[in-house]
Amino acid sequence: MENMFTAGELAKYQNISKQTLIFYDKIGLFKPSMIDSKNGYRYYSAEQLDYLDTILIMKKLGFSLNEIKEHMKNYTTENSLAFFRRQLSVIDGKINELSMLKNRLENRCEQVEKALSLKDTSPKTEFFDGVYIIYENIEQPYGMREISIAQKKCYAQSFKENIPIFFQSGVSVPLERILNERFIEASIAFLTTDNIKEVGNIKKLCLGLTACAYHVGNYYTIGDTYMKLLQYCKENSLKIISDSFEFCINDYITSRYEDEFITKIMFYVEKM
Amino acid sequence: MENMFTAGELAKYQNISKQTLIFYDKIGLFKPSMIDSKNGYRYYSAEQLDYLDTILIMKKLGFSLNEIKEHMKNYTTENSLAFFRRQLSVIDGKINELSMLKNRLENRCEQVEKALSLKDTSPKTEFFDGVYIIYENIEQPYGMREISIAQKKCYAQSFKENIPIFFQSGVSVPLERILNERFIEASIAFLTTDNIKEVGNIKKLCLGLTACAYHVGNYYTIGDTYMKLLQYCKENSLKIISDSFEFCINDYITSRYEDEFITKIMFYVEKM
DNA sequence: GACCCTCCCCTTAGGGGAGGGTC
DNA sequence: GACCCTCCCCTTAGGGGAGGGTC
Repeated sequence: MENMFTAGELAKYQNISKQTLIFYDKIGLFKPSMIDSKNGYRYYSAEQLDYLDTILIMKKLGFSLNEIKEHMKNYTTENSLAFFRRQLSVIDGKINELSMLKNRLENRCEQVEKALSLKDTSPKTEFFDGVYIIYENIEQPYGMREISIAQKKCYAQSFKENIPIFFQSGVSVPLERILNERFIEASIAFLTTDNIKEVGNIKKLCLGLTACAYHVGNYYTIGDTYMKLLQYCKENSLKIISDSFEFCINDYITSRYEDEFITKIMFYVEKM
Repeated sequence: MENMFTAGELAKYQNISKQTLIFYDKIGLFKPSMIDSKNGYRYYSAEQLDYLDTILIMKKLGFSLNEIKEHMKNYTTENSLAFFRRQLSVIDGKINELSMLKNRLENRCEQVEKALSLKDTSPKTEFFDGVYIIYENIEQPYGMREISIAQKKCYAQSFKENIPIFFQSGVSVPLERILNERFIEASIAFLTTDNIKEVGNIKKLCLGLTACAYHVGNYYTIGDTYMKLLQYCKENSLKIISDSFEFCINDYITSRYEDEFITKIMFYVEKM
């Protein structure tokens, strides 16, 4: 047994567990050069070390055991290069995905922080910077269920077409319905998105002067806040020139308590 | 059953599979609001949609089902924020790891490409740019087994201390042994690393004038190439002023065929 | 005919034993 | 006493059926 390693010894040298060696043996990835037929002990030779090294390095480089096994059946300098290059683009893809995720999470965190620090929820005028949205029409009877379905379509599209969204949703309610106190019968559901081209059902909510207010709590009572906002516009001689736009500032994604929900309501206005 | 969705309907709206809903039911993450006791059919209400949405968005944000389940037992705006912030640093860690991996793979690819395009393997002089190495002494009797063990220690340390290595290994053989034709009795094993501080067993191989040659094929015949290099130095009045340094340019990591292996041999020299 | 249900087996890369023999 | 072996169960997030009942 000179120059031979037992499973335990080899595991110690390579900083892996004995289980790993037993497992590699079982799946035929790396077999001991000799097995004692009397007691089943595994013995590995020094010449096998390079092969095991290669396996472990491949693993560090992000390959699966199956890929490694296939590749190592007959690997040459040339096909190793192709193998590595392919892995490089896989890694690039993963980095991109994670960066996008990071972006979304950061955006959401900022939004939530903004919500937490929101003190004054009463109506005011504000110059709106504009934002791109991906939207879907809501079908009759314009209930919660239809809103939900339209929203889902936005999500589905954004994932299919890789449109960078931030999980901030919103709706638009026609002014006429608001004035008739049909506050929750939205006509359009949307998701805000990163700046991209206006195309198909992606468009920009323009910059401009707006009157806005924040509704805190259950969505079904949003009419109260609308009434305040309409009153504010009247008192300040502001002419409403658009449908309303509602943005979820804080919603069921970050809290299970409705009294923590915050919805921003916004109209484009003109000074009379 | 008005306003209720069957498992299949809900799955279609949410772009998930029916299996997923059945699975979420089983693990208690998301249960139907009603189950028909006669036939076991699952029925979901419209009000449940938000909850499912939240789960699916959390999943997109990179949380595990267990994390989601725990978190959603009682989530508020405040603890959601903390939850998200924690996830952000997890994502940062992953991006860092992948970037490091990418770096290593790219480095290796460049090396292999260099090896493939190598035409002239004969001795020449070269101005060496210097490189940082992490090294370990090789123990007696300086055989392959001892080299391997020293190398393993380098790997182990680099992983433990997060030292950026590129899976390029090498050894140093004392000049005196070379002159005595003990070509493969190396005294030091090392890994090249990214520029970092010289500390402990990390040092820099300085820049300077060198004589070098490439050995192609089995390592045990490296003496042939050494002889050529010594001859070259003699003919060109170059005085060897260091031990030899060998770098694996192409090795068992990228090829299983020894005749594809390439080892670069290098001595620091002075013009006489 | 299309849809629903409950099993049940399968996937990755091992980890963690239990129970029993061996250097 | 320390080391080795062979089972065997467990983990993530479902996918893919088979076999049988239901709108």
